[in-house]
Amino acid sequence: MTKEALRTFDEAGLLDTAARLFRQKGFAATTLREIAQAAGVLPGSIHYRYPAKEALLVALMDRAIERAIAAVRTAAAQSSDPTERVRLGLRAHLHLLLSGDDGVYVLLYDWRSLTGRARDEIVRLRDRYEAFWDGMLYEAAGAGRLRPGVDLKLVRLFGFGAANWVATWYSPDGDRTPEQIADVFWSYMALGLLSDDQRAVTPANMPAPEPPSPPSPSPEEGR
Amino acid sequence: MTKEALRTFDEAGLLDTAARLFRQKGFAATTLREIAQAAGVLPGSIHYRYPAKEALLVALMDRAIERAIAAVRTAAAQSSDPTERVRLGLRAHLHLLLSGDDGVYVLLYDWRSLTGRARDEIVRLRDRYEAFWDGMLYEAAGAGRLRPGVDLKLVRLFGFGAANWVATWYSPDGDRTPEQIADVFWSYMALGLLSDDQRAVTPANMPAPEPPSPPSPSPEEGR
DNA sequence: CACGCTCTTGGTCGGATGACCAAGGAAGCG
DNA sequence: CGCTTCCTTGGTCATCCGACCAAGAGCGTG
Repeated sequence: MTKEALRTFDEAGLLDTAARLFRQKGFAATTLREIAQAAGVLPGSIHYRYPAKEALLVALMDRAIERAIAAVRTAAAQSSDPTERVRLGLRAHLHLLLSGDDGVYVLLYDWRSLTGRARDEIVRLRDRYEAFWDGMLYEAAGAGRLRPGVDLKLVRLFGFGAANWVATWYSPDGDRTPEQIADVFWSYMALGLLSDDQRAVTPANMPAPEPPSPPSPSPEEGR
Repeated sequence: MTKEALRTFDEAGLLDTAARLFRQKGFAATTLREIAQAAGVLPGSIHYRYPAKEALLVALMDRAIERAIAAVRTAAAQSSDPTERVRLGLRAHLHLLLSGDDGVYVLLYDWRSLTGRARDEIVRLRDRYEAFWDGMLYEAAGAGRLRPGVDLKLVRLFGFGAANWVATWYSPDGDRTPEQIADVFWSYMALGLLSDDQRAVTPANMPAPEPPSPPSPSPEEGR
């Protein structure tokens, strides 16, 4: 019996509970007493581990982003085809977001609640995740799979937007699984919505072709 | 001088201020005293008009959604071409979201803060906006502009996601205007990302073709 | 068994919050 | 000029929050 196994305190369960409540009501509207009661511990016990409420949020987001990176990396490793890797990564991202991990949702939608250095730290982690995606897209573009002139960073941002927004409308009772949603989105994004006879006649508003730029190591400007 | 003009109280300014603060810190983390001070009134004066903090949020969201509907309707009316109408609507939506109206942002990202009947009311208004978009997409599909088998509701949801997410990363200092972003998104969505020689060989994962269904009057399931 | 360490218990504390209100203008009307 | 209506003022009030802590329980170890 190791020392680790002796810890009766369910730290993961506490974070799960907190994530669920934060998702339901938002960070600011959730009290420590609520979390403690829902998790079956006393408020003081939370304070012993996390000196402030914000630390709880950071720990929860940290865990969520590590999970996301691991899940997408594992999924993408299933194939060596650049475009297929993107599709598999998208599936994994949506599966994690929609199938139970409230932490990912909180990470995406509640990070306004962070302040100062805590925010910086999470942003840094999130940038790592985004850089990982940029790398996959860059490979696909480099392999000639993508239309010339496509802005990879915008593609990633649009894709993240559409995918992350699914969490606001997805229902487990619906008639599509997260994976199906991912595949449909991927097919729309890959092939476009216009029918073949319309593709030629429509003014594309496509920006001038530019060679795909390598994923930039610099963080997003602004934000 | 009408009675209306005599009202010295700047109700619109109050809502603007509240929207700005809600956007910055979230609804729950913003206090009535903060809003009052930033708007240059006393807390009691807010209470006179809005019996509860939530009523302020509802009023603000109500105004935002009316603005959004009006802006998109006006923009789309500039053209009678179904696909062009969609593009113009997208431009208007993004312009409103990115160029100053914090209320739209709050509407999109802070509606978890609403409870009970207040939430129902906003959802009802939001459904109207979505139905308007569904109508435009239905027209485009009916005119044969869209690939057969495209699920219009999913297209709207994906589009909303990508567009609304822009608010989380857009910076006025960036090198693209909201309109340019809208056009790029539209071109990617319309034509797809894959290069022409890849379109045929890629497994599309496209769902079986189905006739475009008319926009359903029923509200979203779930949520 | 007794020591020592980790973690829990049950409570306190200052401060802030949303809601509320009695009293007092200020403007327009008759 | 006095009345009425509308709105502001300046404050109160009960409640609740996050943070904190002294005391002690639990438990493996020596």
